[in-house]
Amino acid sequence: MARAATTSDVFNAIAEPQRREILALLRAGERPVTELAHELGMSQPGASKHLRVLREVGLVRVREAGKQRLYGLDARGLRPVHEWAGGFERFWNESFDRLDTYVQDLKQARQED
Amino acid sequence: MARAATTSDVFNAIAEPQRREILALLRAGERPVTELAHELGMSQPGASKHLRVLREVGLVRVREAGKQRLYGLDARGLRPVHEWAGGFERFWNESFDRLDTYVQDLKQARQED
DNA sequence: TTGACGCATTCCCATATCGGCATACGATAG
DNA sequence: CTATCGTATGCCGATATGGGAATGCGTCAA
Repeated sequence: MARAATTSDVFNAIAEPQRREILALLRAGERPVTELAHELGMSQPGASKHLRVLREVGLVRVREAGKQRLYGLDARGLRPVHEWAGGFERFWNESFDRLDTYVQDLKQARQED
Repeated sequence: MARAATTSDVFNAIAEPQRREILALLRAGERPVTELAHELGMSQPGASKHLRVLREVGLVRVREAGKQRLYGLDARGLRPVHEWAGGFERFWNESFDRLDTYVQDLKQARQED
């Protein structure tokens, strides 16, 4: 078995830096492929490929506009990512200087719930 | 070129479902490798490999405890992920029923710059 | 219709997985 | 010292990847 297909889920899709950059750019609005490619310093086929991945996981949508295809952001798929990471918030706020005692306390706290 | 090494950054590390499961388990406290492997239904070498990746991106740390090695969570590295995704919050809160018009407005706004 | 333009797809390569299996390694028990 | 337990690592195979180059294809302009 190899790595799961990047097109299989959002976490894989956003694992690639250039795809995150595309998403960031699209926050400012729709853009045609060539413009994205140029702004990110990648080839047109390269941009198309990344956009395809983003499309397949639903982070991006296309709209036909004559010769061009305008890609737009659909960030709803990022919400699960945000929530997943947020589930660890209380942990990164803790002091890790004494991880051992920290974990002990946590166990204790959980038992008191 | 292939995909960047998964050990290169946190986004890649958490792209793998089993690694996310490991992190989830570790929220309850430190655990030795074998226990993790058993709880996740994976082989010991498998667990060790995933733990290595998590270690290399700093999401996990080890503590020697006699024969065992206790792995503990260090969620600080997940904060950037949370914040990155959070940067899109206002977008997933938008109504996408009228995405077209929404984007139109946005595009228009860009042209007026 | 023909040509130019914008984009997607395909093929190829070098690489990085992930999983299984065997094995090496460090620490402890006897 | 030696056997054993708990882990880490090495090697293999099957697969997915990202990038480059070439190409297919639909749309619009002349």
